[in-house]
Amino acid sequence: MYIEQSLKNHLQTALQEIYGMDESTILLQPTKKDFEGFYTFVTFSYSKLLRKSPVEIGNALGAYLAEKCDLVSDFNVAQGFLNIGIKDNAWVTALNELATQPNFGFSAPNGQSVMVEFSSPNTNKPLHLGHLRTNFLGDSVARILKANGYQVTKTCLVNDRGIHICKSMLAYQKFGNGETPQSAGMKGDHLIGKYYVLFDKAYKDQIETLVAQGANADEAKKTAPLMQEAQAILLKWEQNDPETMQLWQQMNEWVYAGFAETYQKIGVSFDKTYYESKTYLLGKTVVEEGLAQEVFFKKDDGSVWIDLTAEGLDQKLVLRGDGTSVYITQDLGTTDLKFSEFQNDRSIWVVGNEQDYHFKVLFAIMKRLGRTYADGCYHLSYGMVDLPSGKMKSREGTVVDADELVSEVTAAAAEEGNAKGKIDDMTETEKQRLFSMLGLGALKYYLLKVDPQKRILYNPAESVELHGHTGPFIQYTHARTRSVLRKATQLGIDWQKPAAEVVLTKSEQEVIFCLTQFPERIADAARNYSPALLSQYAYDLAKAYNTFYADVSILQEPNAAAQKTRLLLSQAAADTIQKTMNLLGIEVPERM
RNA sequence: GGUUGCGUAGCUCAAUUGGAUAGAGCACCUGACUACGGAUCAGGAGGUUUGGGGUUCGAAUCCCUACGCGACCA
Repeated sequence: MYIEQSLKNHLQTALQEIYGMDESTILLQPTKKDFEGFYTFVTFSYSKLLRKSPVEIGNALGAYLAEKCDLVSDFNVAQGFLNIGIKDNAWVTALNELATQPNFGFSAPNGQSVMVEFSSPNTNKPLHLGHLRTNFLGDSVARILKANGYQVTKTCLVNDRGIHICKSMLAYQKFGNGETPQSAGMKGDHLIGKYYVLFDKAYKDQIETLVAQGANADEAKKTAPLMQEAQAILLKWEQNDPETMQLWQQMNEWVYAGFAETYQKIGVSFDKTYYESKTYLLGKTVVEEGLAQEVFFKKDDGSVWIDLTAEGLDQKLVLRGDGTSVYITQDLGTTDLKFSEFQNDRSIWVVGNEQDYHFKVLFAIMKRLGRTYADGCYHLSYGMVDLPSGKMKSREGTVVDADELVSEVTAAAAEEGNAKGKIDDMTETEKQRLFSMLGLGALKYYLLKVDPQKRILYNPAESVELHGHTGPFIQYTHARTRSVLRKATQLGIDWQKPAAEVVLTKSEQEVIFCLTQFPERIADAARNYSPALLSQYAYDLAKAYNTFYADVSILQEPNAAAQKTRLLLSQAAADTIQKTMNLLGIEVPERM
């Protein structure tokens, strides 16, 4: 049994035996660094109930533990804090147990299934920094849920229809001259993005001209010929006009080829892809159903609404007066579709916090409509990625392109890696693979270490940083640890046998303590849908290991038992770092 | 106008969900067995947690209020 659980059990019975008190949940926290001990139990809250001073309670419980629990070495009480020390042999036993379980920290299948939707690209432009955040978050959350026993389906909903696509199409018709990704030497998604920007430029020129001629700005935006033409294309598209469809499909092909390359490069994949062009008409039957159930109501102009004031929301439009869909209409249909196709217990949308209101409304509607799955819906709302110069705007070209960024971080890793000269014997392919691993490690870690809910202020210099609180720091710790283990193997040392009784240093205790927390941290990350918690854990573990590494000698250690313990500890640390980083979607190298 | 999120060291982020003297990284100083991998380690300096009230044994965290920044709904 793991140490923490055992302490909790003992505290529970101690409260029962000493004070006749039933406490169902015992909370322990790590002891602050300035105090002796590893686990702390706070007694303030019991003071009133038991009519005893916090110190008195702490001392009584501490004495009980010291006597009855053979894991406990000693204790001390400061105010209402009972700090508990752990015996070395308990640490070593724990180490043996966790180091020999390949699945340590991971849960067995729990029979529950969950869908994670993320990425949501638009087919009129390449992926940018903002997309990277949802991709990394979604991918990582999927991995974390899987590690917690869920069966996971990763999905992507592609926004492949609408006026913005028509803008790219129109610009291509006008200015394209039959250009192709091959002829332009560009990735398909970048080529399409180029025409989207071209549209916007020409469109703005037209608006300016109109305004100069005396039109007001709002009017000009609607009447500009380019906008009218784009609208016309949208209409043709909806009517399945062959020529329009052909162009649309051709451009899609290019875009998807470009996306595929990017996804492949960043190590993200999906089990199922939905296309809005196929789902955008779906919601209308749901609207009819809602009207029949009188969950929705019709206004005089024929538009359909739902009144959600009882839920603290507003009245919300679900279908326009002319019978056309609004954004939420198709989401009603798509959500039904997802649950009917996969029968998931839960569904998670990894979408930016600008959509908070949208999802509150969506889930509230589903509940009103009596969808049994409604309670399993969750919007993982993440903060925007802002630039030092302000918001990213794709139309204005102030975006950080995903492909370029990946190249930059890889180049930064290559520069440093080559300068170190430790991998000179690697082949060019091996080096490229390594640099990509490190560059992506830096980038993914940079975006994942921040609480998903919070916005990120993107700092170009910090995103390619390889020192300090970064992915490569943790990757380095892993590589270094494996290096020691390789040498030990070469020397014929076998550390796989259970380590004998040894006296541990503080730094060794700290590493083992950190290792024992792994299962709880994985569970925590799943509960909070937060890869940031695991990022922090990986960093804490790497730091603790590095401190240990500098503190004691491993291969030079004369005492065989101590040496074996240190090697076993190193192996467990390397394994755990690897597992944690993999849950973040980050690979770790054997050498770097 | 309505709803809502945020504000922590110079900068970027933590703080075990109400616990001890608010912790890390970057940047800035000082050091590290002649390096089991220095992309590391040890140390220093840096704070009225936006301001002001309140709740209690105890507040960055909960409540009220002012200010600042952002998002969403017509």
